[in-house]
Amino acid sequence: MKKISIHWFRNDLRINDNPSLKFAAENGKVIPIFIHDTVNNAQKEFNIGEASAWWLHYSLDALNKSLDEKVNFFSGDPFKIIKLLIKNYDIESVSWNRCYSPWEIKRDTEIKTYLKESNIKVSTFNSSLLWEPWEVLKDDNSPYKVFSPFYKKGCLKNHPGPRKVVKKIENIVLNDKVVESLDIKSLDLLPNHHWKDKLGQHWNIGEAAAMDKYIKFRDSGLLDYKQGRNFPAKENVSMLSPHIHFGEISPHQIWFDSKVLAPEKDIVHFHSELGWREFSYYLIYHFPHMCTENLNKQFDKFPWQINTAFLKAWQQGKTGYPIVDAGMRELWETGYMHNRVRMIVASFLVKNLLIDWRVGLEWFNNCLCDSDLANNTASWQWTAGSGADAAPYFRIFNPILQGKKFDPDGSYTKKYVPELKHLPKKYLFEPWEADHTILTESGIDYGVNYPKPIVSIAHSRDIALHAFEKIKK
DNA sequence: TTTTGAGTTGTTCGA
DNA sequence: GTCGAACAACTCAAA
Repeated sequence: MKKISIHWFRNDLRINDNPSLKFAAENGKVIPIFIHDTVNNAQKEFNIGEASAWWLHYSLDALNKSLDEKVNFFSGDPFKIIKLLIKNYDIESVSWNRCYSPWEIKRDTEIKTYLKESNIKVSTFNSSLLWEPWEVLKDDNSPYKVFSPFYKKGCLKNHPGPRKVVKKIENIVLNDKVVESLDIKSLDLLPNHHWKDKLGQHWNIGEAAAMDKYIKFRDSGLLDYKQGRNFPAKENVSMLSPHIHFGEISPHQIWFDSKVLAPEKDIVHFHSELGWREFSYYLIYHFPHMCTENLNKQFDKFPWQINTAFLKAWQQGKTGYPIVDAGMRELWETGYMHNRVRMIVASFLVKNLLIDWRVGLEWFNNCLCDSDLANNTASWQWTAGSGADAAPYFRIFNPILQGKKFDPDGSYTKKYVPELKHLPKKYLFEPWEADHTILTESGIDYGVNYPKPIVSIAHSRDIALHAFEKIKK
């Protein structure tokens, strides 16, 4: 009888460059499984958001199709489900690619221990990080807290480099689906409102779509990445984040392939953006408490405001600051937001509305298709000033200047805030400067069909600066 | 061992 | 209009 191996799919929803799947395939018959974990991520910060769940549904569907509809789906506690499988089937080995969130590490370690004790071969592999977090340390063996030395010295200089992309799997023999498994629909991942129909217009999901998008980016957007990436109306960003999050494409496939063609400066910069993703994972690995708490304890004393009216205005894109509103509406419309605009809206929430970064993180987590605990945590803390290598507290984005500088012709802003599309460029980022006639001619009933600013930038900035000054003492 | 300079993404103020 | 300094405090790395 042929040996049976389980490959446990998690954030590696692809066939190519999948070390664990390859290992299982070379070991005998494969039972590929995916478990919607409804137990270990019960904390709301770690729960999969609605947009991500929507994406996951279709990503799993694409994966299942490419594996002859033989992926076994489960919902519940992975420990119990794996226990059940090794009891009911003659399983010789179980393998998976490593995950790095604190709750995933804890869960996987427990399962690994149990399997070893049960004399089942268990193997884990690297699939989603270019540098394992425990391999990059300072000379005194403590973790880096600053990006540049982490990346330049720790990763690029002192490390042999990322693993190579694994060779294509020649032949994979799939076991018939096990009777205990569910169909995808039973995982109940799709949100039950119409939002999902909207998201579907913007994305192609799955491994093949991810590769297509990468190739398109490599051959066009990457060619002026360093400059162009800052302008939300330009197509110079890869838009790969949700694909990478779910592992439809690996950073390794991207890292090695993108080393050709484009100008050196653009490739170096694009690689360093992958480096930032590594740094986020690195930080939550070494400082797991930062997923829920300020990394810098001084911020525990910060007087965050609870203001549901402000929060709602921010969420709905009705703050009265056009670039902020455009970003928040892009998020709601597409499940994505351009990186530059993410910084602007995050800075606005934290430093002008004085709302706790965790509240912003929760909204992002629910609305972003690419929501990722590591990136979300590290980036929000960076913006708030409470994180590692954080933005200095006095670095507060001005949404008027940012709009003028990075959306100079206003096309991004007008796309998502169409009620301002006839407003002359001069006033687009500060409608209050336009007189009544201009507003009327532009079809704006100011304060009615487009809101007046909910806070004064200058005043709220001063309040924030004073609050930051206070917590330092 | 100690010192020194540098460090993703910005804004404001005053010369 | 343009430009440099100031806006902190701390980590890291090189000298």
